[in-house]
Amino acid sequence: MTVRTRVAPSPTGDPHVGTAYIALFNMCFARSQGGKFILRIEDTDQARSTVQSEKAILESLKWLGLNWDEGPDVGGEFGPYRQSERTDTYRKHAQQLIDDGHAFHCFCSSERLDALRAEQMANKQTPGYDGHCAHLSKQEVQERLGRGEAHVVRMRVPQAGTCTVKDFLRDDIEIDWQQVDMQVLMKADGMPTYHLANVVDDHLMGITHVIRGEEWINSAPKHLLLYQYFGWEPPVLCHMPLLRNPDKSKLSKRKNPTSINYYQRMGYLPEAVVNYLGRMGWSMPNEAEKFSLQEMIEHFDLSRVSLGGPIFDVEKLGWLNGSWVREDLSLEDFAERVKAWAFNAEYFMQIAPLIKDRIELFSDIAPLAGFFCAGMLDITEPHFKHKTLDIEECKRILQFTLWRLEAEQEWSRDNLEAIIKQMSETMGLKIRDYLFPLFIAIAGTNVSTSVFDSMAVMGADLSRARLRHAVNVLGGLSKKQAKKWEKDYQQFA
RNA sequence: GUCCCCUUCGUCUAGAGGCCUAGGACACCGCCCUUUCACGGCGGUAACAGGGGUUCGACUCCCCUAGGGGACGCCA
Repeated sequence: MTVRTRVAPSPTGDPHVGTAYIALFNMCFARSQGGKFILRIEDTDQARSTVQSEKAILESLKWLGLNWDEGPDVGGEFGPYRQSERTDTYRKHAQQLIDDGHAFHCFCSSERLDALRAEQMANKQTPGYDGHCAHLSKQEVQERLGRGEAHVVRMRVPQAGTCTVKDFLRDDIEIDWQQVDMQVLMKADGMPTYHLANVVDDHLMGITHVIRGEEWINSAPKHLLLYQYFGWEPPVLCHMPLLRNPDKSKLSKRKNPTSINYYQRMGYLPEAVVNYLGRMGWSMPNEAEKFSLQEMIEHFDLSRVSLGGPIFDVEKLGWLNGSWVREDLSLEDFAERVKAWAFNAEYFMQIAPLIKDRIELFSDIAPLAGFFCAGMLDITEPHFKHKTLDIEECKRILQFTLWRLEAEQEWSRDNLEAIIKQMSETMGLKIRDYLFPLFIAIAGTNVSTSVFDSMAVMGADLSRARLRHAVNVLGGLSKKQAKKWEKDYQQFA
């Protein structure tokens, strides 16, 4: 038995707890069955997947203690899909589908597809490819290929009937073929899409079980159809519930800290985080709240997964973490862990140059640099009192900066400075004033080390969380305000 | 808009037709311990979405409604 987790690096490089959640269940299932657990990186999209973002997610999984038997870290093998031999494999399989009449070349421009989609939406139809290129003659296809016209490869889909998707946890799911689009399999850049790569890869690796998020249910017919076209045995599918925000929407970083880096930087124990994830949609047969990864594996039973999408409750995670600290760490372990967390040479050497020339006594360090080791700061509205800015303006600066930084990939001191300088200019504010609310949000006071340095040292996730916290301290955004500000923000973004 | 999935305390969950007067945990409230605050101990408030069936019996099975979520990309 072989299961795999496919991890998709996020465009900003934050390793998502949702990814760890799925990986955890795959690993527990594989280990409990004495099978193999394989980790794959999904990187057919060149924009989102860099060596850096791939490394980030692997390191986070390792931090959590999730280990794979085979995977992309072996031999430093990143970006497996971009290796030419792999791309070749996908191309060959796509060609086989074309030869067998299961796929076709499509020359439609993105303009045409956009127009088509817009028209279908206007007519309240389900958007989807209209089959324009499905019936081109062989000769015409050859001519256009010969001319080097840009093209993709699309799969053919039955016109009628239903597809039955068997799911490990649910009753059979029936989806009409009419609901299934003629999915692109090979992109114009010669890279496969997830759908093709996923099926070909899984088959070649002998994957027998696929445990993935519920958001894939609707794509399952495409995957099953590909297995059928190739004449391969499909794996057992198991769709896990999605982790949710407190408002029940799919867990997202705009509403929740979702990056594993955040939990690490905040000082959560990996044991507690894994334990908590294991409580999401799952329970031990004896209903224990606290259990180690090893215990989870020993007692793992995939059919004990409950289907309602669990809300990620930071409060309970905090309690669980506390009980791990109290009950499972000796005094020596505790000291060791704390040291490794923030008082290690690497972290402290980033802070040292920022504070050395600002202090007279070592005892000045705690008040000056304590915020580097803090979680959410204990700030209130009066902290934001300023000679020219009012509270609303402060909130606006914080929110706009947050939006801008949520989209930022390059988290370096200089880049942060450039971004924020530019934002202050665009908003017509003196940089000095613009920086004020940021100081309060990040350091809790404007008598502090440079915000750019501070944010660079603390990292993207904790910095963003502090900004978000500050906005909330100032009353948060009403729905109306959010809408208006978002519009304003778009204008100068 | 179309399709799909889901629905037990505020939250995470137990529950595989009678063991359910629906159990546990977080949070909340009260009391105890305590020089404070935590921790710990004890107790309390709080849920089967609604309506129809099936059955001697339904939280458990079926149907409908409602609510929530997801998918509809040359993203994954």
